[in-house]
Amino acid sequence: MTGAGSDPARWRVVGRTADGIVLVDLTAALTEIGRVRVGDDGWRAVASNSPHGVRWVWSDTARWYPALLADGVVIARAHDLRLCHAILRASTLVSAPAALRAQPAWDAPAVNAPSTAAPALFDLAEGLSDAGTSGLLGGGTVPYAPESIDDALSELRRQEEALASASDPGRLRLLLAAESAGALLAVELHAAGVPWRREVHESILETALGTRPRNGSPPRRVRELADVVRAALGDPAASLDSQPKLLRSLHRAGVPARSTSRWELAEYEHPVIAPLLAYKKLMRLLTANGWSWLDEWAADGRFRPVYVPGGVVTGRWASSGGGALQLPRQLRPAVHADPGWTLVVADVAQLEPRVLAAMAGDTALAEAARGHDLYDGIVAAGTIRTRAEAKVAMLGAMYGATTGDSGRLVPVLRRAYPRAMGLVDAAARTGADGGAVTTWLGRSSAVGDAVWHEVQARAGTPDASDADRARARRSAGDRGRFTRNFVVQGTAAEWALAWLAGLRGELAALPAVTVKDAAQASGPLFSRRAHLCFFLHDEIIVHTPASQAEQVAAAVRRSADRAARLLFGGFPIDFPLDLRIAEDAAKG
DNA sequence: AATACAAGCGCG
DNA sequence: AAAGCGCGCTTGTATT
Repeated sequence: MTGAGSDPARWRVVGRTADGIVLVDLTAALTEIGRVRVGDDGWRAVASNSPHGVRWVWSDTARWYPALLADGVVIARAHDLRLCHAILRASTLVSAPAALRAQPAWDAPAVNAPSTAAPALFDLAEGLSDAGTSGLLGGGTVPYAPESIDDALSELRRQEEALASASDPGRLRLLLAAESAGALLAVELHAAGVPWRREVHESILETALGTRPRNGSPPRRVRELADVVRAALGDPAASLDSQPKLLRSLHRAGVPARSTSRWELAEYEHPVIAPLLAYKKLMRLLTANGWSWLDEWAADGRFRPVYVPGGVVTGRWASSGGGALQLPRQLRPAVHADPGWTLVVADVAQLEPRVLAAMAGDTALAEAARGHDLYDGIVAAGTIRTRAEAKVAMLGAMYGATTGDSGRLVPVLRRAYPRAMGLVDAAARTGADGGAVTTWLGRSSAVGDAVWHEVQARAGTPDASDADRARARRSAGDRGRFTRNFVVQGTAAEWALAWLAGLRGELAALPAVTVKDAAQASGPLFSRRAHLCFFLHDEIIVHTPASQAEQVAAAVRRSADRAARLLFGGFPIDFPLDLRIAEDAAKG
């Protein structure tokens, strides 16, 4: 920890338990530090003493950490009870989960999650929905995880007991630590923000759309294209923004498209197609990432999406607000380092198939993955002729494709890499039977819910109709594709969390720089040292003083290697990075 | 008037 | 060429 409040002696310690847990009054500590108050009652946090230093145990990182961070307090290690509860209560590695499952109050969704969040589904399936989530189902107020220190302590005990019952507690402990580190980082990423150049964004918009209209009318290029499209349709009044109306106009003009999606329209030869596709592209840019987006999300020179750790059932992060997961490539040049600073942009090449090779212990696939490009490796091994085919085949294997080019090539992979393909095929069978599957470190999917089982049961009765049987087959297939992908996507998310957590620690150890290089827009906390500023599944951006770029790049690579060893020990699998040091995040 | 849903497209 | 996983967001339309 660093910062004014980092010395545990300055926090008001209110008690100690026999096993080294220190009870801390977080509210008092904040009052002591100054301005920020997160609440007026009760005890908020416990700190567990370990040989590695203090690990904060609290109900919900998203609930408590922003205020601390705003006060300059950086927490090094944490245990997020809400996130860890979600993992442990469902993990098939835990043999005694009953005590955790009897605590639905801890199933509260993330503070920033939308009110229709997934946990409601989970609770219904388990038959445990009650006061803790009923408000959620009714679209009412979003409940918080319990906040009293007594609640936190008893939940911590339950989680320790669940861990003690686990068949492989080491993996789960690693997952819980990584998940909690991710929760800290998510708050820090929001606070730091992605350095954003307004003038670059504006110039992209003006080049594509024309100058910003004053009154909310469409910009010039959009109007011009709309005129061209209407002329080609022979319909001066055609509505281009309503799917059903546009479809009817297309039919009248002799384009028998069934939908107005881009890939289908591209099939037809007609003068309206090219301008219409161009129009749709411009409208997308305008509505999703136009001037209003810029004003709302990046006005102060930083783009601050809200990250939601554990927001996806597989363990990936979700986001809420700003569309962090959809930052279009077109706008990447607007991601631009401050003066005197630079960006280190890195992503993992083919993370998911590499993870699959390691999980399955598939040395043939791991061999193809050695070096840089896994798909080239598959071609070099003589398995499949072209890189493009190798890619669609591998994606098809991990997503459950059954038709088209992709489905046709999957059997080829099955022969060449029986262990890797056997793992995803087995996961698909488990899912299609209604079962739960589990990632490498122990995050499990839900089992099929009551509705799902009902559909399957109906198809087996003597009076079942063809429609009943088709419905059951389809829902079994849907579930199989979900669990097939779950094990791979979820383990990839674990690898990424381990990468992030390690890198976060390494960056904290780098020396701060002199104030004249300060990145002003991030505020004092992130203005003097290298920090992560963006994360998206398998990609990171570090904003760093230019003088430390090489050190940061080395740390990024080292963290990736350490994540590989942490998860997969000595199994020979590479995780090569595409890494560049640049002023902006534009690709290539 | 408020809310739910589908279509479409952006990202991995 | 357009199937097969996971998301979030905007728009228009249907529902209440």
